[in-house]
Amino acid sequence: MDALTALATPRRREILRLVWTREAPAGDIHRALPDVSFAAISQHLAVLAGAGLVDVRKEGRHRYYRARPESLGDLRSWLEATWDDALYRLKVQAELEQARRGPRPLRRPRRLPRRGSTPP
Amino acid sequence: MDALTALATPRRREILRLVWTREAPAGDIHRALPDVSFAAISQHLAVLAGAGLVDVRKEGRHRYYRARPESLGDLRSWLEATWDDALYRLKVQAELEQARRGPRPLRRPRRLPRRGSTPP
DNA sequence: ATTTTATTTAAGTATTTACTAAACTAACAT
DNA sequence: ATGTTAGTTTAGTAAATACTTAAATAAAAT
Repeated sequence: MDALTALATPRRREILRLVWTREAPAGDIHRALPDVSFAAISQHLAVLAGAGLVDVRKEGRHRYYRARPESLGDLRSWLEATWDDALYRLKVQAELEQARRGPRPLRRPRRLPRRGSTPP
Repeated sequence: MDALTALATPRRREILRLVWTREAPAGDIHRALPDVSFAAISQHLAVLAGAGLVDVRKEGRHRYYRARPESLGDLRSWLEATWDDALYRLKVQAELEQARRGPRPLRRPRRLPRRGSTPP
């Protein structure tokens, strides 16, 4: 998910916020962030577009940018797919255990006395 | 939210995955990712810990790392607080509209070079 | 056609970051 | 004490990235 890379910098988060609820031409965005050059804004917008976080609409000599709110949904889906999926977790655990090069399960700090109970 | 910065690189996402369901000592993580030095793993873990994405537990000469799944919840909360809040949206729109009419300090290279002007 | 406006692209610099190797610390064992 | 193991920190480098100014493109106005 490339969106995470695009969202990594505060500047791009700020830009994305500015076009979150409605589209705006690049010039307005630039004027709202006066300490950065127009060129930089344009480059950031390109990154955001590349990550699917914004759409562009060309009209005359303006380019209107607008966030794609669904992309956040995609982000959430990715988070859940990566980390909430039971099969995935098992696979990851297997990787770790193999790295450990030991037949024994991962060490547990203190093992309560057990009798025939099934582990989770 | 610094978590976005920490999650920006695939390497750290991979590391976070490895400790998502259970804790693991840094050495195991290193062995599971054999193409990276131990030092690099340690540094990535420090970043993840700094962002609140993992916890550390010291035991003997081991350091056990474990993801903090709540931190993802925090991330989602942040996303929603930043982008789904109606008041916030209004504020952002106001900023943009003000930028639109009423040109604030425009940051373009000034023309009209004056004779005898002192450049920076 | 020339100029103006809106924006992108190019080229270069500076800062940041991901990495490595080596030095260091801390806990344990001998 | 010395050595070993687990991990971090430091110092340095190479690559990526954010930024700049300047030049290029493209539509509209003159």
